[in-house]
Amino acid sequence: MPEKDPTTPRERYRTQVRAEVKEHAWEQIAESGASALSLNAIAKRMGMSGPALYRYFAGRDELITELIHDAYRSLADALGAASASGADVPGLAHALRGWALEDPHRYFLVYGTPVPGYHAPDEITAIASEMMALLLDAYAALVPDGAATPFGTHLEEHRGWADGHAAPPAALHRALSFWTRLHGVLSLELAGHFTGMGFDPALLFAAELDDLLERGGRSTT
Amino acid sequence: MPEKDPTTPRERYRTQVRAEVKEHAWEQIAESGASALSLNAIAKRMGMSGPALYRYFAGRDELITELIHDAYRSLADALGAASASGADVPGLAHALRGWALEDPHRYFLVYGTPVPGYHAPDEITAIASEMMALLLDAYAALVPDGAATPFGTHLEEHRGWADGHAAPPAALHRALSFWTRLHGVLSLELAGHFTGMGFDPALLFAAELDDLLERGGRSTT
DNA sequence: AGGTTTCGTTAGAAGCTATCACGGCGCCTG
DNA sequence: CAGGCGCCGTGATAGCTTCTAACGAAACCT
Repeated sequence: MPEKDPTTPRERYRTQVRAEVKEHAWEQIAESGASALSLNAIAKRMGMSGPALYRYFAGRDELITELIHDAYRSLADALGAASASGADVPGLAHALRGWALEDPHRYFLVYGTPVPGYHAPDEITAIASEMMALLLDAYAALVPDGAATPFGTHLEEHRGWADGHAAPPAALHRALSFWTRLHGVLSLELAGHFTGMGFDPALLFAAELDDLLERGGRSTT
Repeated sequence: MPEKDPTTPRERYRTQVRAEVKEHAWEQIAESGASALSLNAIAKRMGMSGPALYRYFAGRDELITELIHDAYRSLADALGAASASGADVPGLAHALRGWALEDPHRYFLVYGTPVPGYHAPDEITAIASEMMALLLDAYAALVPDGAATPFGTHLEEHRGWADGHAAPPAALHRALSFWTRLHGVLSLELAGHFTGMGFDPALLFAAELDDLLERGGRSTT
């Protein structure tokens, strides 16, 4: 017999339905993208009629916001798992690319074209800085101390986003480059801008990663 | 008195209306993004009723496709103008950033989240390779011959996208890095992922550009 | 067992894309 | 210059969407 559960049956049912809605939402996004996500279609696929879903989500916007949150959480978990099993900088890069290729639409939910009115809630910026902390950890273990670049000194005066992390400015700079460069390659690859060009995007990604390492990680001699 | 014009009055009227529709579309995109673009709203703003626009555009998709085309054209022209007035690699980078900041939504129309079913027509890939040619020109004038990177040799076997350009493989590699890295910074900046972090995105862009140059352009001693 | 809360329904308003049939104006030609 | 062909804009209509409102029924808690 089940242990005493502080959650009422109604609550459990509610969260279960919400999860099922999200599941259908992800399927629909995977086939047609987030812009084509339809509450009506989800409801019909679940065997109930349109407005029923408004008992569970305030509207389309709230559902999408929650999907974005879950996507962020999923990415942070993927990077966290890699980091926990001892991944270094290239390990994190590999985890990032794996996560991106696993579901391109999910990647674009996080890093794609922003919705005009949307402003990220604190919960999401917290996840973002959680990922940044992972990256800074990996770079702090790698960077010697770093010749101060002009941008590095600028960062030293604006390191609030590092959230008290003790990484040297050179590591901050490297982490930012890691982020922007790999996003650059991944974004263009997933958006299909490389299709028809013939070369292997994986090799371009690897080349960018090599460049990132050659430049920032010469301390582990 | 006007010179003899091979275009009939009807044709002129037609192209004029089409241009006006696009103008309103750009305004609407600038305030609410491309996903919120509404033929109906445009028609009303122009003082005519909904279905009238279907005389000028087959549908919403055709209008958006044409806006994307115009955006590509605009970017290629911006880069072309810079190139024509003697801009080198950093000059092209500056032109790119200027164009991007001028209208972020237009940037995302080109490089943002792709629409699921959409496949770029030949006309657009032609513009893309036109821009790539500009970039390759600038790099060919800069790169010595380049120590062959592994990815460089891979590119040598898959250089179809360079469209017969005589640039050495190192230049191809550098041009690709230019593209992906600057897109990485710009994309994250325009999407607002740097807001609240405190540092100046322009300096990060400049730092990435410096890195791009330091590595690829040491021939101009 | 009764009362309250929550669920799912149908109905409806407002918006959108897109198609159709119709009337009228404008352009080109005879 | 007048006739006729063709294009333009309209209203009506179908079908889709989000989202609100009111109602009945079911399930939960006391």
